[in-house]
Amino acid sequence: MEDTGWRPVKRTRTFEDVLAQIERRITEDGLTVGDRLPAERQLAEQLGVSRSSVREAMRVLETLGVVSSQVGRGPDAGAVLTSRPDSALTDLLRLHLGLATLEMREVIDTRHMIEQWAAAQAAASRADTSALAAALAGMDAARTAEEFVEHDTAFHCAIADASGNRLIAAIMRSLRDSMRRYSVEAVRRLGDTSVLRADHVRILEAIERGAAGEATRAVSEHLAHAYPSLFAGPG
Amino acid sequence: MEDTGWRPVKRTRTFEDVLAQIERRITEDGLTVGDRLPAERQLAEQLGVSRSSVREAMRVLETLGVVSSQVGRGPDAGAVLTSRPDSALTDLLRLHLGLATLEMREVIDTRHMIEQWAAAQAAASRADTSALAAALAGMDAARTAEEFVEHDTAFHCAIADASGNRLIAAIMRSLRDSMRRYSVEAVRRLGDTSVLRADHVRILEAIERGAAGEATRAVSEHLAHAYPSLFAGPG
DNA sequence: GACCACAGTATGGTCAGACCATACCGAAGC
DNA sequence: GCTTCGGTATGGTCTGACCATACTGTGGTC
Repeated sequence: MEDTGWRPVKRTRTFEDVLAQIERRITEDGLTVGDRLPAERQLAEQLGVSRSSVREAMRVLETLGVVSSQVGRGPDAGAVLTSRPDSALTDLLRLHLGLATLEMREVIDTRHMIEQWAAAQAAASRADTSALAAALAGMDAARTAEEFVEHDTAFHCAIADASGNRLIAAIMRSLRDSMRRYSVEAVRRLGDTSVLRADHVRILEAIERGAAGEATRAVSEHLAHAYPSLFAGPG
Repeated sequence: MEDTGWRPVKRTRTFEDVLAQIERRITEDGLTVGDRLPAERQLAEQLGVSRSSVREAMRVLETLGVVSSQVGRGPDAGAVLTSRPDSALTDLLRLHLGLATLEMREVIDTRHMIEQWAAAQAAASRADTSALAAALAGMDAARTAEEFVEHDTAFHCAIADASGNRLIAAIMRSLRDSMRRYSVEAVRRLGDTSVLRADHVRILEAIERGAAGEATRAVSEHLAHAYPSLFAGPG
């Protein structure tokens, strides 16, 4: 069984070729968010492929949160370049959680890591904290666990936003989306949310004071309070 | 302009419906990696939709790294459930970097965060370090910057693997993929890689000793050595 | 001149049916 | 037992058609 030096020819499906050409146009022509791609029929003709292949490429781009298609006519119709990495990441996580390729534990650990980092960054850069305060007020006014989690999510995503890193913020948002149901259950089990409130205030104040280390610690302890089962367990 | 309580009906495209049904089957029937989905024609008939719609749904699932399609006949043909979140994340990052929605700085900061965390986890759990040692040997034998970066990537991904968190590991792999070209350039600019080697040895030893704090510090300083422009710059 | 109703049209969404290349399966022949 | 070769199920692609949508422009009305 000698190595002949031959390698299998990479099979390129038509829609992958279309994809590659669109991507090339994006990078080379410097297309940016808001720009429109040619209409499907037009693109198909220009590339010499069928409309089906163009459509399959569009589905991929849409899945990755790079384009958004609108029917009808006019300036807003057609395929427009967008930037929605959040929903793509959310879909990714949800499906892989469903496939049992990922476990909730891994998602929460990742969230823990991100949130500590983001809180420290936000504190260090003295970021704007008005969104945090608004979310805090929303939690105080919440009447159900779902509502509470809604504003809690806003609070924690605002921390990620405040870090100034859009990639981190997008990952954070999709992580929270994936664990929404889990979080609601955790809040219900907890019953009393006053401990969480105190934690939130502590985090907010640490960020406002610019105390990065304290912000990190506060986040860590907050997560231990919110998900005690994951931190106290034997494993 | 009063709120009538009416909300626009969410337009559901056929392929989205197909997608939802497939996802439901995955979660409810407990389908897992290696299981096969029905053939496209069969699925189309069962769902009462056209094959095009089924195919568009397949493209989405394939993009998200959940299924893999093989032509031909036999046990391996057709749409098989897989788990490749890495390539999906890589595509996501590459496209959004191309769209200038993300900057390399954000990618590298994210990598910095992940790697510190992963090194600490690996040290704390006394993870197996044989992959790290192998990558180190590979770097020593490398004759070009590309080869060096290849094994360097393997080294750093092995740290993420050693953390035991598959989500973190997948993110790490896609981050490295996205910055490959950037890394090669950085190594070329650096010229001498002996500093990097010393850093790697220090990281490896810290993990082997179970010294989490030292591992974190070692990673941090290593990144400062590898990308001096991002850490010394004026802001 | 301002406004409104309506036909025209470009867009994505969907469908049906055909053909191709691939790769396994199995029977026929050696 | 082995090889050969046709059968067949699979995804990949193409064509052409029709639908729903939503803007555009025209022409009429006041």
